[in-house]
Amino acid sequence: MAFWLFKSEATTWSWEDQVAKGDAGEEWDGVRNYQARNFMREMKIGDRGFFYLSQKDKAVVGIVEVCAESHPDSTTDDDRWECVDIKAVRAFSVPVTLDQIKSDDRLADMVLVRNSRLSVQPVADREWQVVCELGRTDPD
DNA sequence: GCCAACGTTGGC
DNA sequence: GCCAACGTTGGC
Repeated sequence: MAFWLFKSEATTWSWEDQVAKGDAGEEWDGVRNYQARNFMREMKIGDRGFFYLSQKDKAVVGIVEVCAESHPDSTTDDDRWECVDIKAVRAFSVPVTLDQIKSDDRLADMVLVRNSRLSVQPVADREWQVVCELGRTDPD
């Protein structure tokens, strides 16, 4: 099982919006970046991801799970763009802020730190464990 | 609100 | 196929 990070803006798609979709989940649509799309193509059902809020919050706030593998993005007719579906698994006990992540030596290589603009990114196993620990949340 | 970093587009 | 111009993202 692989780990990922999905970036959203709370004003566009919040954690509460994601939770409201329940186990049915929702398309992670709107991605128009090849790197991000390619990562989604690699995802398998059951893979886990962090739900990160950019801009105002700048924090990881919860864990999601991939519940449908890559398929055409329903928000465009352009067949270059695909997306997966994800569902909320659980909220973090405490959000883990970008500041915390940047100041933790163990997370220095996170894509979030190295390439802040990429909206869908891989997370290393070790990074997954550390961020869950900082969020005082069960990593499984 | 600014701007650096990055990705994409289009002229040559 | 290169690269200048432009648009967007996201941290500050």
